[in-house]
Amino acid sequence: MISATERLDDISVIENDLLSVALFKNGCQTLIKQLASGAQYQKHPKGKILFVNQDPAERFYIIKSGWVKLFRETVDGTQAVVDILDRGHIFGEHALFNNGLYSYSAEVAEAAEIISLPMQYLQKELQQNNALSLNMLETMAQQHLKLDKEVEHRSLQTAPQRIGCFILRLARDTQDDKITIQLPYDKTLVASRLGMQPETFSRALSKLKNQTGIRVKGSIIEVENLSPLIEYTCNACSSNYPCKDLPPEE
Amino acid sequence: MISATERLDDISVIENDLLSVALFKNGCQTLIKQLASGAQYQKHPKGKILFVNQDPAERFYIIKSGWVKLFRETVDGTQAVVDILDRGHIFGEHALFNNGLYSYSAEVAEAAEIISLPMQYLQKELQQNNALSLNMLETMAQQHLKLDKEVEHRSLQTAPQRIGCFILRLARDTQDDKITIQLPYDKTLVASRLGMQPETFSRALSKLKNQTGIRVKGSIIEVENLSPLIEYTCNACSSNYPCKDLPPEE
DNA sequence: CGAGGGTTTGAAGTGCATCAAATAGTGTGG
DNA sequence: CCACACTATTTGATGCACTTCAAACCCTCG
Repeated sequence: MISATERLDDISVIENDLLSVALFKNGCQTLIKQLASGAQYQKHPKGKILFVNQDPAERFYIIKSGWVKLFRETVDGTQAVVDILDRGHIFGEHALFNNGLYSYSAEVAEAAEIISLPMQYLQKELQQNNALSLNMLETMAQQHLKLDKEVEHRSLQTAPQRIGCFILRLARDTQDDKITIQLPYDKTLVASRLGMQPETFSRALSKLKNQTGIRVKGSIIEVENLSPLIEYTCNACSSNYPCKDLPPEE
Repeated sequence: MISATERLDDISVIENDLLSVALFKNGCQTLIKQLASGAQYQKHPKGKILFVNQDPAERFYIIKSGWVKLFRETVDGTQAVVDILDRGHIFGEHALFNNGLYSYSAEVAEAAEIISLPMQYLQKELQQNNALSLNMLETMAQQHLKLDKEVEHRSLQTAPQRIGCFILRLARDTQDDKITIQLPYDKTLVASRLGMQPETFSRALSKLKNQTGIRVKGSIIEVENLSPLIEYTCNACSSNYPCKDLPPEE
C-alpha cells in the first residue's frame, strides 16, 4: 500500500515519456513542457487503488510501466473489469467530460510506474489547441471501437473463444509459424479481463488446448499452427483475423 | 426496401433539425448552413440496411424520427446489437477515425426519417473549428460512458435486472408515483438490445413482474411503486438510481 | 376469415457460476 | 536447501441462467 513519489531533477525524462503517448503525438514542444512541469511520477505496488468511480478528478494518468485495471463495482463488491492497460496508455482523462468525476475505478494490477498530470492543463489546452482535440478524438474513437468489440465478444463468443481471441491478440506482431506467448499478468486477472471466473478460465483454456492443439505451460503458451486457433476462435466474431487494435507507440 | 428521397425546397427545415443535434450545439450559423446544403433527407421503411460494417463511409447520419439499430454480425449471421437510437442521435461519424470505414452496420428498426450529411464537410470543419471538436469529444465521451455501462450490465446483471434497468431508464423523466411506460419498439428488438433471446425476454419480464409488482399489458408497463423495482434492479449495478444518461435535446 | 409476424409456453440441453477441496507454485525464514 | 505459509491454479460436484428447438397462442391487417 506504500507508494513512492519521486522528485525528478531531470524533467526531460518525463517529457520523453509524454512524447511516447499517442494523445500527445505531434504535440508542440511548449505543450509537452508545460504538462511535464506539473507532472508527478510515482511507483505503485500491486493492489494500490489510484481512484474510485465518482471521485472528483484532479489529475489524469499515464502508465510508464506495469499494469492498471479499470473497473466498475457494485455495492456488494462484484466488479466488472472495463480494461487492463499497460505502458503508453492514458486513463482518467474522461472525467473532463463527466462533470469532473472519474467514471470508473483504477487499481494497480502489477507494480507500476505512473505519471500523473493535472487535469486543468489538459482542459485548458484542449480549449485552444485543436490539434490536441483531434488527437484526443482519435484516441477516444479507438477506445470506442475497442469497447464495441468488447460488447460483441462478451455476447457472441464462448469462454474458450474469448481466450483464443486474447491469445491471438497477444501474438499479433509475430510472423513466425511457431509462436510462444507469455500471458501478461496472472490468470485470475486475465479471467476477469475476459469477464469470466478463474475456474471457468482454467477449464476453458484446457478445452481450447484440446480443440486447437496449443501447448500450455504455466503462463507460457505455445502455438505451433495458428490456423486451427483462428478457425476455432474467429468464427464467432465479426472481424477477420488480423484484427489488431492499434499497437501502443514505441 | 423502398426509400423515398425528397428534394427539399425549404432548406431551413433541415437547418432546424441540425440545430437540435447535440454535436452542433453552439455551432456557428455558417457551419450549419454549409452542412445543410449537402444534406439529404430520406424516409426509410423498417428493415432498410443503411450501411454495413467496413463499408467505405461517404456520409454520416442524423435521425429525425424512428429508430435505427447499430450492430455487428459474424459470418453465420449472429448479431450483437451495439445500440438502438432515436431522434436527435447521430451515427456513422466514427468512420472518420476508422480509416473512413464504418465500424458497425446500421438498420432501420422502425420506419425512420433520416438526414445524411457528407463526411467531408464534418472532417474539414473539425480541422478548423475547435468548438466543434470539443462538442464531438463531449458526445463521444458520453457514448463511451454508455458503453462502459453496457459492458457492466451485460456481465453483472441478470436478464430480469437488465429489463428492469431498461424500464427505469424509460421512466426517468417522470416524477409521478404511478408511472405508465410504453416500450419504444417491439419486444424482440428490446431483447436484442439487452443481449438476450426473445424467449428469455418474455420469461424474464414475467419474473420481473412477480418480483416487483409491475403490471404488463402488451407493450405497456405500469409501475405503481418504483421502490421494489429499483431495489431489485439497481443492486447489481455500480450506479445509483437516478442514473440517467443525458437526455437528447428537445 | 385467414395469413403472418410477434409473443408466449414447454421441454430439454449447454455453458458458466458456485462451493469445496486438492494441488502446484512462490517467497520466507530458518 | 528445506519447511512453512500463502497464493494461484486446477479439479470435482452441483445448480442456475440462459439458449435452443418446437409448438401454441395472439394480434393485426388485408
